[in-house]
Amino acid sequence: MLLLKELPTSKSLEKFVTRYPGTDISAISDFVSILRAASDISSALDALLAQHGLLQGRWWVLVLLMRQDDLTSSPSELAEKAGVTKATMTGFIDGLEREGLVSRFMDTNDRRKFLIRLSVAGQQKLDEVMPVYVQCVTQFMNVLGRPERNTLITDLATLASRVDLIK
Amino acid sequence: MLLLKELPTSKSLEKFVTRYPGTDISAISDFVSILRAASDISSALDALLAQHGLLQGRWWVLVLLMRQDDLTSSPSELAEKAGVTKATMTGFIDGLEREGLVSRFMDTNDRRKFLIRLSVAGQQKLDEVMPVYVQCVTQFMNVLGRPERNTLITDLATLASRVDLIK
DNA sequence: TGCATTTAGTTTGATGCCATACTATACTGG
DNA sequence: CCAGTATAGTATGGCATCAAACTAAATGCA
Repeated sequence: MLLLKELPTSKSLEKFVTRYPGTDISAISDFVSILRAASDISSALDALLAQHGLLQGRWWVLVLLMRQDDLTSSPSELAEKAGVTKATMTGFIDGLEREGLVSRFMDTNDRRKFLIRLSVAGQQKLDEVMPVYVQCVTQFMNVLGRPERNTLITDLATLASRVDLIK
Repeated sequence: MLLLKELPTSKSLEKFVTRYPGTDISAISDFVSILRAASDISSALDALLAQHGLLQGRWWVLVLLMRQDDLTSSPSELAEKAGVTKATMTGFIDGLEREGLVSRFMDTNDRRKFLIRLSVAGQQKLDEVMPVYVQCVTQFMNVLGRPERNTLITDLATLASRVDLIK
């Protein structure tokens, strides 16, 4: 995602409304602000995870596997839950397997399938990173008071539920 | 950015707080909600731009060039304003130039530099996409009432200003 | 049973994105 | 003027990401 750090000058805004009359500048500005804030937050998470040799994609895979009773899932299921394509998930699993954090097993019932299991090293990695993650995220979210936070989450979810309007 | 569509089951949450005691579950949950909403919104924008053969990176470059009086800027300046590295900007410009939406010129004063100028086709592309973009974004932002919107933007900016806490 | 369809996963090729390293040019202090 | 440093831009290599094509296996229907 892109930051667009530079805000438009009032002069360029003038030019803009001349060329595209009737534009609701505040809507555009608010929209860009949201994208930028989100990008900043996501980048910060990237940086935190990078300190532990992780990236967001791989991190969420570890988290998803941890949730499973037997620490096991399939690429398709993981892709579905993580909201990426199967092709992307193949890449994540390749990387995690190379680093020994997960293992691939054949599924004896369905020979098209693989089972992906969190390894001991993967669990250790989670135990190393998760406390830091939890602490940082908690501190971060506490920047806002509880009522502000609740309102923010609710309104943002309301907005996101209508992304169909952008089409 | 990654979606993480699946919310944890209460059972897996139980397991989580057992393994990582004292975790403020609501902070984590709120954090993930924000990332997910942002990802949804950004993806929607991707889809809108894709209908016009554009991607976010290239789109913002066109927007930045449009703001310039002479429709011209340099790769470094664009990278700075867009919040990406110079290497990334090289890629954007390569793509835009290949499609004829911008042109590279030598800077006669400083032979290290290039000047990037929005082409006529680039301006036409903006004129094609911008009205759609403006209309969609305006409708989208109007999902929230003005006071809710203002609060959302303010609180999100407040939060994003403290990303230093995630480190 | 047998062929068509669906599903699981990978591969390929494109773009985006960064860090790092490299080249060429400009600047600066002696 | 020259050596050292800084700056502009590109190249390289790695990961993320998708769509589309592909392979293999399972399923469904006649």
